[in-house]
Amino acid sequence: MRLVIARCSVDYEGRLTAHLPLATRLLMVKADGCVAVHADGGAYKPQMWMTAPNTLREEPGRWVIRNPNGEQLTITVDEVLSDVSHDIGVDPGLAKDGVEAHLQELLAADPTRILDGLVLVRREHPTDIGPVDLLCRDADGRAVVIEIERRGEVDRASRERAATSRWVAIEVKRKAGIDAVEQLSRYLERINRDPLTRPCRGMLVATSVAPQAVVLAESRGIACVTVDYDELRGLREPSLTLF
Amino acid sequence: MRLVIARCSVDYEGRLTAHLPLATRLLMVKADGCVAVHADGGAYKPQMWMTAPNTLREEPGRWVIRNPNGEQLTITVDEVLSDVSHDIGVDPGLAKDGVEAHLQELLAADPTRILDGLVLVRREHPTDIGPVDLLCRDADGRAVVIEIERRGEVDRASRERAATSRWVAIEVKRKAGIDAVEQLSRYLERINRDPLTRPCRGMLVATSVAPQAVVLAESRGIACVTVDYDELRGLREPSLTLF
DNA sequence: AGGTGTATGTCGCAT
DNA sequence: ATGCGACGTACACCT
Repeated sequence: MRLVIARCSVDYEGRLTAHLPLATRLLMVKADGCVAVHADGGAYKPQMWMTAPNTLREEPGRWVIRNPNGEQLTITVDEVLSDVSHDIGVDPGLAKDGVEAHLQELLAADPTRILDGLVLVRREHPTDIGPVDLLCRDADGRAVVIEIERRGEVDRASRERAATSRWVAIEVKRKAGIDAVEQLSRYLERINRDPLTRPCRGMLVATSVAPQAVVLAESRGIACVTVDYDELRGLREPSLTLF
Repeated sequence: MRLVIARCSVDYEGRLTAHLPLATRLLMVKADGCVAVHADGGAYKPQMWMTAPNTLREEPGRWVIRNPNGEQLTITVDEVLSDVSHDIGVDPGLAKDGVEAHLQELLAADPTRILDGLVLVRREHPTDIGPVDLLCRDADGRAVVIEIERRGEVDRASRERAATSRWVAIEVKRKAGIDAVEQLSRYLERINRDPLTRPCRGMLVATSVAPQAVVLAESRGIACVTVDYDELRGLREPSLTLF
């Protein structure tokens, strides 16, 4: 990794046009070739950057970085105050816990956390516009899980069961906003066109839901449920919600 | 700005839990207090970070950074290879051209670029779920809501020019996707509840529109119009589109 | 403080 | 390659 402190002005031309007047900044060149121009503030995002792959041409007083998409970063270097390189080596990588996938796993393992009597039919149930997180059936009707054959015929009995049973499409989010409601609405529209899964209602499950999203959801007949992640993981006793 | 090269392991606890095993990395502390942990690759994004405001407590062999939301970054420092600080000062700031606001300005100044006879009623027309880019009336006096979408993408032609010529003229496409259609649909739903603006149709204006977005838009009676940014700015003569 | 929309978003996964 | 959704998205703007 190369770290240069320099007085410079910078220009970007590509998806938009941008200009940085002359000032002192940090120029960071990583081993993969990506370049970032940092001011001494403004969070972790650089003021300008060029991701790899790119080509850096270093002339006296000017760096020109180009990428295969025709974007270009031009750094006009007025004065170099420091220029050091460090041998860092590859990174072992990042481990994460608590992302949406884990929440979905936990809820798939026990859908009654969402609604009493709920039975999981399928995770990542595919529709022609993308997979819906969970497809379940509620407590009403016979507790027969219908396997949906995407190829071939479904027998008459299953078709009738499907037509009379109530399906629930569940979308799981950590923090749900309006876009989550939109996403679920799109899926519902599709699922309700399929005679096998019609009629189907939707539920939005999240660790928190934005108030406006609740309004939009309820206006579309979509129920919102909040769950506690620690509680789901068994790190905490279920809260005794009385109301 | 303080730049530390160190062998360290890092842990984040907050919105999720994450862990970085022991390795050599760059620790960047900016004047505003934000901290970033960079590997020598993987684009400009740090592997972990803590934005300002926060408090950094530096103990021997351990940095603990906390923010007011209760999130915590713990850097266990095994060995410091370099530790330098630079006085950089405030930055004069970044100037951008070609963002959505500019496209909106140009179209507001002359809505006939979108549709013949179109008259602007109001920019950023407020609804109870957010502002609509442009509210117009068509030649027949009916209301039209316009959603302007920009999403950067450099087109193929400039890519080829960039590859073959020394001088690079960049043409920028601004592409609308399904989310733009959803956004406009939401606004339309609201506006068509208001007797003053009903009936109202929608138009999606962008320098380009994704095929799926066109399909979804047309299925909802939303017309898609593409415009040329350079043409709007007057940098190019209107193309004589014959069809 | 909280919600909404923009971003050169970036990134990863599936088609 | 492209579409699509997640992200500790960050960030500005507005209420």
